[in-house]
Amino acid sequence: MPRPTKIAASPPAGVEEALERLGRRIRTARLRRRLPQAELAARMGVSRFVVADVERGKPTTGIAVYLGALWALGLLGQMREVADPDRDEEGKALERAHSPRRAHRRGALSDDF
Amino acid sequence: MPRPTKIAASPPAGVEEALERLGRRIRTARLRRRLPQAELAARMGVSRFVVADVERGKPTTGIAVYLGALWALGLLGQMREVADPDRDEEGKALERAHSPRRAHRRGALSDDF
DNA sequence: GTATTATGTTGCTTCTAATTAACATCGCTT
DNA sequence: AAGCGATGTTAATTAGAAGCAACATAATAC
Repeated sequence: MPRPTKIAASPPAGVEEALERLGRRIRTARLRRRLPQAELAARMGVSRFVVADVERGKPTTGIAVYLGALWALGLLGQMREVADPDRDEEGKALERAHSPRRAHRRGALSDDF
Repeated sequence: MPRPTKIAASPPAGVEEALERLGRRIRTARLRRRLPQAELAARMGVSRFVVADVERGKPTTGIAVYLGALWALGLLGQMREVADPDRDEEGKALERAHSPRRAHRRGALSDDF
């Protein structure tokens, strides 16, 4: 993602940690299946170097590459649970509080009942 | 991710679906919290246009941007479950079958006992 | 109804993700 | 211990991601 993007150049600790963990796990799954990087790459339609980047948790690599690796390993299903609105308790509470409309916010909204 | 990458240009159906779902969910979480795209973007250190891309599920956008959005919304925790080796039954089975080593594969491996 | 804010869209620029090729190194396998 | 395959590393190239500006449209607040 060209242009010095703060979040990619120096991600918050949580993001970096999540990335490295995801990369390690993809590598583990690949090794268990005895696939060379080059073969996984071929299935995804990318070069082997991109697979190596993914396994290192490179932040600037496109998300489709990461999801593609999960897909090629048969592990994409677990993405269904991420950010599920039904499980977002904080979000649900906020929605109940305000009117459930679009964004707007700004300064003092007067519905602070 | 510059250079025509097959997986990003025309992702497999499952990947595209997962991406659009993720984008929609990020949008939903943002609206519930009454944050404008520009404000979420500011917290992440990117421009508002990138947030719009994420909510549309753009495949070529860097993974750090997606994870950064989840992070800024307090939803990053759910990434812990993705590709968990303990839950990869297929991988575990394969590991038990072969020697649990590195990759190699190639043609006829002779350990077909 | 009017002002204000949010989001979408277009065009342009800048910087880099991903490719390829060549070589080094590390691990298996025999 | 020799050979082969997998992975790491470097360098050069190129097409595109992300930034920014300006304007249009849509939705909310007053």
